[in-house]
Amino acid sequence: MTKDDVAAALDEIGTLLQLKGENDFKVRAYTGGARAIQQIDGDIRTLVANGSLASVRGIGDTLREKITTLVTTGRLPFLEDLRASVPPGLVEMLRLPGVGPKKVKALHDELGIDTIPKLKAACEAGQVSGLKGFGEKTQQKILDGIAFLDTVGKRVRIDQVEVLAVAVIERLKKLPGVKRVEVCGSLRRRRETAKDIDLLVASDDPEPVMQAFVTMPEVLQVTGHGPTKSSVVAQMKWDGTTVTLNADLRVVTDEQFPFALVHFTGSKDHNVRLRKRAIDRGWSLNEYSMGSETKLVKCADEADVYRKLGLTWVPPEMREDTGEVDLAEKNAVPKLLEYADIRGVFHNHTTASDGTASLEQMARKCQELGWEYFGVGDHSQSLNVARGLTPDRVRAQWAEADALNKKLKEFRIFKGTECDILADGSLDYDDDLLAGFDYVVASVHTFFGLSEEEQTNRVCKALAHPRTTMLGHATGRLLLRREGYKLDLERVIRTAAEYGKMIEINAQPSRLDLDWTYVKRAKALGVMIVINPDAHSTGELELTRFGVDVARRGWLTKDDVFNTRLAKEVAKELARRKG
DNA sequence: GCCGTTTTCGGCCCGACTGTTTTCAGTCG
Repeated sequence: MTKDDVAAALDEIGTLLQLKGENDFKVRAYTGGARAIQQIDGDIRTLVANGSLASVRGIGDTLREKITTLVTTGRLPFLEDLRASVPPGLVEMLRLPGVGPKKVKALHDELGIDTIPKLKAACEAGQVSGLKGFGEKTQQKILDGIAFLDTVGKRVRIDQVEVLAVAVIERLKKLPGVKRVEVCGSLRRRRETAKDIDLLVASDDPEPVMQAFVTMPEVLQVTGHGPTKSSVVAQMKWDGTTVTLNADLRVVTDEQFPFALVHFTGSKDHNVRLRKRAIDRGWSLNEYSMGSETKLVKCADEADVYRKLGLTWVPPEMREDTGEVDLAEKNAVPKLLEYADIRGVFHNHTTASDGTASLEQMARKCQELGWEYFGVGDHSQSLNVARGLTPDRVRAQWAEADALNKKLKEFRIFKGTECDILADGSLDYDDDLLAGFDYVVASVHTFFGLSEEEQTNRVCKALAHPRTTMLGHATGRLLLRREGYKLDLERVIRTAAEYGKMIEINAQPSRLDLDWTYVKRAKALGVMIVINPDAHSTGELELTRFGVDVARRGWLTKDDVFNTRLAKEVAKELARRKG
């Protein structure tokens, strides 16, 4: 039972209560409680056991009781009863654009509709448009929604969202009368996935901007078109996949822009904090302005808005209401890591295992990127599917690296391995061979099905191995595709801290593992982080920047990240660790 | 259901847009 499990249960209760027509504020108490649980530090079982849930904002007596029941017994009868009383098809119907709890309830109460196929049939039979509050357009919108159910409203990985967003922004920038353009929302906060693209434009003449936006070639469907706000479904083919998602555009005046930028960047919870500070000063804050009825507070840019609220500017990646406003008040917002701080990477593959470029090609690409070193970490012997290296092939690669190190000027190849953590937690090479590497990335690639206890013991044992330098992709998750293996990350991080081992942020956009919430935790517990692209080609080396996004969301500074160090410092530290 | 140096009761963010309505409810962010 993890925080995520508890949060998911509370969220589900919120949704089910909505469908039952419960009071909206009660619903919000549950969904708010879910967020509160996700954001607290530490292990949920410990928090329940020592009674510290009582002090968590947003968790009152009722929620505390329910969480305690869930965590101690693994079950929650209240939720089970709710599930039994609400047909599962109703929850699915909520995914349809323009269909909310009230409409679902009306469809269920009036027409007995409790599944999407029944809803489709009723729409096709024209029954839905006859309902009070429904009409022809709503009925058609529902049918359209059902047709698009597999694509619309789904979250998309940040790298894919970014491609589409950049294309749209480029178009907007070229329009006459456009003074400023920014992407907002979760994309600006650099979340790992997004479900839409929020765009903001400053212009004194919004109509033509709107017209241009809704008629762009990427637009599949216009779902809203007003004087200051429009929404479309946009689509783009890229790298063999089709990216489809909603895009919203707001147009404001140049004076309003800083306030709108804050508002639409969010997060919602961060904005609530800002609004409270405005209220403390006798002002109100919305997307257009800040001030009282008699006096408006002028702000030229976003930093100005924060300044007038007695805060230093908060980088978008930190705006998740996890304590960043308190830091900004004390002028203690850290100077976050930047992509330019990165000087090399450690977990990468070459043609020796399952990569597509040679050691030399990878190294030269790193040089092009302005880096000082490249760490090769090909797979180890037991991972046959990825052509894991036998000890002989490892020694051959070392010789190749030695030769290249003589040849390449002002550049260093570090000899590493992505060594499999075997089922029993031991490493995939013997100690003699392991001692010959400059460093060891220990990763799990097999036996995903172990129990949480077994998996955690396995990973912790590998971390305790004297030759292990860093843990690779901690949970093995594949975003939007596969959950990570069951792992007590709190214990893993504590173990890494105990043995002085590093944990990787795997920068593959499909992984971004360690998750940013645990990056914060790792920093708090004093664990050094390393950002690795897990590159299988020269092009993938640049994926490192997505790992930098995660690090920034985890409040990391340059000093918290190992691969910001100079090559000679890295060499010294790796040598020290080998003892 | 949660919360409280204005409140233990009465608030809880609020504005844009749509579609259904003749003044507003529902959805969304």
